[in-house]
Amino acid sequence: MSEPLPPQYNPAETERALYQWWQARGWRNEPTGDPDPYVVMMPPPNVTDRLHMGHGLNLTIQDTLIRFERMRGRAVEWIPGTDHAGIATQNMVERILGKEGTTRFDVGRDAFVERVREYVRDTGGVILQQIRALGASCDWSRTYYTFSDQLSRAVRETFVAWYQKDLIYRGKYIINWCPRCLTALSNEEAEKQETSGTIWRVRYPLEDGSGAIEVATTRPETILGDTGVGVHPEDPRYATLLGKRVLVPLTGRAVPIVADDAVDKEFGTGAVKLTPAHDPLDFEIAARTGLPSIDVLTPEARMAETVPDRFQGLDRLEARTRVIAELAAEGLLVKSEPHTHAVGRCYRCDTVVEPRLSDQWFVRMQRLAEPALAAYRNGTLSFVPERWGPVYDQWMAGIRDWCISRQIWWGHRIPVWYCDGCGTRTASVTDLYECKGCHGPLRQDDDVLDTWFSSQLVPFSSLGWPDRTKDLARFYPGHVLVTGPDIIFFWVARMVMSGLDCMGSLPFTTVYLTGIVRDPKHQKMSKSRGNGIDPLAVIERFGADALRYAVLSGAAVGTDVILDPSDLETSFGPGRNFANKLWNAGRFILSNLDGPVRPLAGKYPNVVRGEELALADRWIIARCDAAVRETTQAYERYRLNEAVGAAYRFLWSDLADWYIEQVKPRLYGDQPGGDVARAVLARVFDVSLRLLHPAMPFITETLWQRLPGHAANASIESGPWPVADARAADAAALAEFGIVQEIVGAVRSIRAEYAVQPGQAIRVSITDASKVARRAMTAEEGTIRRLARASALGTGGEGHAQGAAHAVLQDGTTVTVPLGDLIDVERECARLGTELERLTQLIASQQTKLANEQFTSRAPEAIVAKEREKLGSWREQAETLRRKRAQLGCAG
RNA sequence: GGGCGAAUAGCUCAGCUGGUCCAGAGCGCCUGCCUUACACGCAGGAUGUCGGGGGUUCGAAUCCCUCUUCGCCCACCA
Repeated sequence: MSEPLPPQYNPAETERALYQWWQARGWRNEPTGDPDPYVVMMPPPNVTDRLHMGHGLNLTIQDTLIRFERMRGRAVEWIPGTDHAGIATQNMVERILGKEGTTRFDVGRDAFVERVREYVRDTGGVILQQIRALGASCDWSRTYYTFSDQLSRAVRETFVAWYQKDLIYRGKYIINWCPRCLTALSNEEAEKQETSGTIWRVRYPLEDGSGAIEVATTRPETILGDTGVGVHPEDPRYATLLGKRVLVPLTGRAVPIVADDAVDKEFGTGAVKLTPAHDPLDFEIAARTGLPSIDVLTPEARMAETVPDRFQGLDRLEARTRVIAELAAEGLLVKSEPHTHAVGRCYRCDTVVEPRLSDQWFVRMQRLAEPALAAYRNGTLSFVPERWGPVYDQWMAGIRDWCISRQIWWGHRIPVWYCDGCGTRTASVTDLYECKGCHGPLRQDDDVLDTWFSSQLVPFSSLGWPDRTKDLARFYPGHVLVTGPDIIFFWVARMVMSGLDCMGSLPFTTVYLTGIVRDPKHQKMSKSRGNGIDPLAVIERFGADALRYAVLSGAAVGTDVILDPSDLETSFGPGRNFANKLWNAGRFILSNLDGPVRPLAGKYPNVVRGEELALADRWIIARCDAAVRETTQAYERYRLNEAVGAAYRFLWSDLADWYIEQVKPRLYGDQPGGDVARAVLARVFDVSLRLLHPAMPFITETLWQRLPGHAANASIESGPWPVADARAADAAALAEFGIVQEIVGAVRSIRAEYAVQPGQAIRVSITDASKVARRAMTAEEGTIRRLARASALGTGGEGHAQGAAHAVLQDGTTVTVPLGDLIDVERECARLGTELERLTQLIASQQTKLANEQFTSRAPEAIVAKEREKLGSWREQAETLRRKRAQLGCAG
């Protein structure tokens, strides 16, 4: 019915076309009639991003969850989008301008913004294309962009609403300034890094010449901006100095010694130099004590005109060296010592940020945070894994105001207009041109908003908010948010707050935090470290399914995923191999389904009735049902690695290694049961493909398409998902076929041990067979013989004791393989002896355990019974071993 | 300075609510096989004081304490 399949699966050949087919056909995304669609918002990559492994992990997890829910018949909606990424994107275009020998300032604001727009038009969206390569089944018809007209409207709407509610204010505070990006940053954007540096002790002479006071600093250049020295009000050392003045070194400026509780008596000398323009604590103290502030830095972090001539224009670090030298020359440098402290760095360019006094816009967070914190504390918002909850809690509880203005040009311009004529200020959703009061011209604020201001609105702005659209009604709120823990504060927390404020409800109820992709040295993968893996290269070489398998099987809930960039084979080979295993199992099964497959009676998926089922059939059906149960539960609990593992083991270990092997003669020969075997194969393979489809969509769809019996243009992705069925449970079949496996294993072991030629047939005798073993032998004699390569399988063991190898199964059933001259009696004695010894020890400790009244009285009934049973079976095994050894005439 | 996480086979990791999943997988390693679905495979095999030390318990890789070593996050000690 179909052309022969090649023995190796070639993903490159099929994936792209398959994705197109899916798209053309349309995901079953449209939530028709489902009052509770499963909605997932894709974290928007930056427009200029290219796919990296972090995306690979994140998108795979989302797509797997989405496909699982979709197959279960739930309406799903997975919305993709991109982020205009203010600073990051602007930086890229500025770099290009740099190569052209110009700057954004040369080009001018409007032209520059146009230039970025063009750049984004050309290169942006590449990642959206690349996401397809992973197989992501998202709803492309609703793709959003955080800088589109629609989302810009939402941004303004939110800004104005918050401005009017007094949640947004403008003020002069110490912010983190990036001298490279030339903009203010939020606290979250200034990444604190432990850095080893130096701390200097400097002497400030008292103005009246009566002595000096020593202070410590890690940034000596800021001395030039000192406007005071602070001490603790109750510090006896300085009580008499309060109110006196000191001379700031190198400037000759006389500044007061002030008292403030915030000064730590224990640290250093207990006196602190105060530079209100460049330190948050100093700023606060200055505000309380009325000290002025002197800004000594230019935006580029060079020394400003406020410092003595000889320092002006120097870079902050040059200035530092110079200041130290001069202090030393003047004898004011007391000492310097190594010191490690946290230094902030720009999260976009890694430049050391400078705390700097400046006029910025802030969001007052307290009121927004309260309900967001409550949502977590009362359990309506939960984290997977749970341990991230406290992280969120701690941040929310200690929340600080959010600096949202950026002195860059690429982004949502702050919707505030100033009238220079009458000095008024107006926030407005629409552009304003004329002052209502004095009818003078208006000027819009120069700054743009933090890019996260627009990202935080995505759960509803992407659905049409502030309009009350149909989409908004159907898709808000969503369910699970899948993202990395590194953006809990940037994004997750803020979506929660804005969602609660703007929409009145949580944007999602579960936050699934993925791990981070690292290399074997546990270093985060990044381009800058050069330890990245290009997912597209992996997809090309191993296939998207192999990539997905690798990240899923490596991603237990909340653990990092380790991949080795220098050994792609080890990282992605197993996934490819598994796909190939599936391919070949499929090839085998399909090639045997040529004729019409008589559909099995019974309810989907597993139960077969009214057929003559072989033991192996009952066994695989029971195993299949267990796999369905296990896989489903694992997916439901976000344990994707376990879900994939369960399906993997069923397909490979049960179906391929045993069932397919068992079934071969029934298919090839004229032996009975061929039809049943075909039907069972078709069914359990169909189930396997379904179980694996969320994780490995391409290969499963490719094979499923070739299975007979489904409607034209049907896709596996539409489900249904296999349902576990209690009627498939078959403990007897599991036990009996288990014995078959044990016998075959025992014989194979013996063959290997005694180096029996692979082609040489041997005879196998079973003695002391348990009831279960006898049934197993009757039912699957042919299977045992074939897989063990036994010419005969008998139940008498007479006369074989000498010159035979033995194995005793758990239930005491003994497998005897007469090998004549091949047997070395001593060796066989030793083999059995070792086994016996192990058992004897087990029995001894088991007896102790069961003799312990503490155990028998306190442990649950069932456990005790189980333990008794174990002891019994071990005794039986040991007994048989002893008898065998006696027959062999073993010593001891 | 706080908080969190991790330490299990040579490597990368599973092991969920303490009791057979006599501690598992993949990769690597050793032995033998191109057995007509698959050498991206098949069969067999070796390797673990479950980081150290204490404790709780009838019973601990699993719970508690402590130590050691890594990693991460938060923090206005200049």
